[in-house]
Amino acid sequence: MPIHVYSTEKRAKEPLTSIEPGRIRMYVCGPTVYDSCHIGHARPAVVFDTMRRFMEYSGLLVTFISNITDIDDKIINRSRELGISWRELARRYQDEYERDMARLGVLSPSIRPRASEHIPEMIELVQGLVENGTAYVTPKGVWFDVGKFAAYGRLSGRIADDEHTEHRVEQDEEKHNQQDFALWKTAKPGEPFWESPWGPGRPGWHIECSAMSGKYCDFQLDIHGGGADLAFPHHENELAQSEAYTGKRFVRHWLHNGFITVGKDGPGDDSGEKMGKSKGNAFWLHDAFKVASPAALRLWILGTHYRMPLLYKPEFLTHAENALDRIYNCLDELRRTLDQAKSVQPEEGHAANGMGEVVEQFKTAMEDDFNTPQALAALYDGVGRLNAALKNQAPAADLKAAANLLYGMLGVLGLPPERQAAAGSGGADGLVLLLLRLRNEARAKKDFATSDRIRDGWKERGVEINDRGGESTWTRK
RNA sequence: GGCGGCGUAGCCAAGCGGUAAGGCAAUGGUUUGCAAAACCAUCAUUCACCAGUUCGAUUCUGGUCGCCGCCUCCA
Repeated sequence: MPIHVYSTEKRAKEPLTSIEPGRIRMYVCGPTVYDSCHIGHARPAVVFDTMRRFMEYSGLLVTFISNITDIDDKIINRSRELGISWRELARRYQDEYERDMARLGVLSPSIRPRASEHIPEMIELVQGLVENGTAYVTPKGVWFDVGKFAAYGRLSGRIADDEHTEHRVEQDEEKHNQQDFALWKTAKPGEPFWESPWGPGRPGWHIECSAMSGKYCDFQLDIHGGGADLAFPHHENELAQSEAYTGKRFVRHWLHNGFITVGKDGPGDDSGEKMGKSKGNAFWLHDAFKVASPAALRLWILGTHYRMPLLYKPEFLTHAENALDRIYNCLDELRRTLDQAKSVQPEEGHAANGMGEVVEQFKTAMEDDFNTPQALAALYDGVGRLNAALKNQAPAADLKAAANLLYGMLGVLGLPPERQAAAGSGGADGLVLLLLRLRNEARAKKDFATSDRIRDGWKERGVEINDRGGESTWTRK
């Protein structure tokens, strides 16, 4: 069964195809770096990263491009507020974004182009559109004429000349159609600018993604992703510009993720509204990391299909944390068992307890438009089977073969193979190990008062001690 | 006004024509010095509501109610 994806343009699932067999060229709109990220920004990063991981797991070669918008109105305004240059501001928040994403286990893109480093490509593209007649110049800049592109509205299903648009879109008597959008903006005094055939100015927002995907993928993408709010007008405009310029199909599959929402009256309320900085309901990622492990955040996001709305409530992170524990308890036990066994080669065994079937279910789920909730069900099934195999003292080689399959699934989901990495905390603590030894001496003498006191004491400090037969283990919670 | 989406157990969430996956929580049992973990078992006659199509609908069609998003920057 080939991978199927839901196309926003077709409003239906379709088989994933690519220009070049075995290779996927994928572009995902990245952030405008003018402030910190909230968990809403984490969703596209995590879900498209997971898609990429699964495609690579399936043997496809993926070129994953995700841009940084480092020049636009918001950045200019914010840098003025802070009294620093736009370059400095953009650099600061790009660094923060990259750190946050790395913590979430989001792989670095193959290419991470910055808008400000592709101005010549954008000018060339705009020039081409002016020359072929789909763009025109006014004192305010260069505009794309939507009336010259017959397929305008193909992606979003939106019809031009909507009377409601006129009240919302910036009015300008020199524009041919109210929906015409800026390709190039003439610089106002004091604004950053680049020289161009139309005088000093800067690019419009939509043109950058076209220019960069044009440069790195020859204006032909297999997958273009982003948040649902980008479908219109951003992606509709990108499509129009790119196809008007090349005459070739720009994108085969448009994929959009749903929003993270928050209760209107705070996290306790059930009727969610879209999270956003301007709504004042943003839950910043750097705050999220204080209350939840990166892996739990990731598991929570993947617990809902990427196109569905995702309501945020603090307790959901706790649920994810508990579910994660179930996975890592199994992995810990497995590691302990395998450490005691003589060196075994996974090839010597066949995956214990039908783990092979579990992986097939996992793949089937992922192939169906990246159905991560269903894939997770397969993963938990695998955990249960492995636990049973452990309990039944299955041969080490079989356990190892099964474990490798489980690790493969975890890798697709971007969940770390070890608890410590998932929690983002450090390794063994000498003090814990010392007290663990003293406690075991007490237990050997049946001095349970002392042993319980040590266990309770550590529990208060976030370290959980568990006895497994004669030995004891600890985990940081 | 136009376009689109959502409503499944206490909570989260898949399924989308053949009789309700999974997770969290809960309960009973096995195990344990006691716990924890693990294992076994229990946990929706029912999928917002009302009609219709069908041998059969949570899944398709029409309508009603409730919630949300896009149409302006937005993940």
